[in-house]
Amino acid sequence: MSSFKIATWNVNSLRVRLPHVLEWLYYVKPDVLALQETKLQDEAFPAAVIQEAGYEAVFSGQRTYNGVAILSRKKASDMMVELPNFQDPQRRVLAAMVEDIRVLNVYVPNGESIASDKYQYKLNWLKNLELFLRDELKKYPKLIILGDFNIAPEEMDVHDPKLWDGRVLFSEKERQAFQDMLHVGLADCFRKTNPSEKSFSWWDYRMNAFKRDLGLRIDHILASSVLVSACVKCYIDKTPRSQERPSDHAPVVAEFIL
DNA sequence: ATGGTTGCAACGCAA
Repeated sequence: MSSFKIATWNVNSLRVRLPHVLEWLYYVKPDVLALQETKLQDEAFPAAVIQEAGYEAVFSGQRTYNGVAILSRKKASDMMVELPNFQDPQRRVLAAMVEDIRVLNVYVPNGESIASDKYQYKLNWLKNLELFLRDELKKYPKLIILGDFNIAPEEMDVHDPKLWDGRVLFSEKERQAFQDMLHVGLADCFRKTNPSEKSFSWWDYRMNAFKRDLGLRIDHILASSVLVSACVKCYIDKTPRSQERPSDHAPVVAEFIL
């Protein structure tokens, strides 16, 4: 029996948030940390500094936008950076093996608004992710998909469901796409271990949203059935969000006894 | 309150 701790964090620029990440790794010591919105080209990724902190890194980045990375105590292998049959210059996917677990880090498109072309891109992207997940689950029964899904699954995941009704991040089609992913054979670790807790993982920078706790739960850790039953704890760590110059997202952590 | 804040990059775009 050993403990395995995995986390996801949209850092909104790893260049700006590197000190926050290093401090957080020091205190929380996860086995794996999946990052989104690194906003760094691969040549600029701070692999050496992260290695000094005791973590290996794999990454898929670009200038200005998007970018994903997986930090892990043990070196990751079998990396994939594209959804099959879906050409996309946006760096949003990073799958890798860490120990004997398939880790799939995603930065799902935001969608902007339901009238936007970006909303259609988001739905199409999610459909392709679901197809990829079906194949991945066949290959890897021990699978965790985590990241910024940009979807609040249920009313309980939104500070004001009436206000957010029909809006991007909480629209029917996005929520259905999220359920479709679960039906492939996954469960939401946070909801599984905290059936009625109203906690958020993202708060807008504006309007003092964090202080007023006007947030959404859009960052998730989903696990295959073998792993969900081994998940003993899942929580959102609000500490970094309350610090100076924070990301607008908080890290989400899941612990497994395997 | 159709605003507001942040990051990138150097103006407006994306979130």
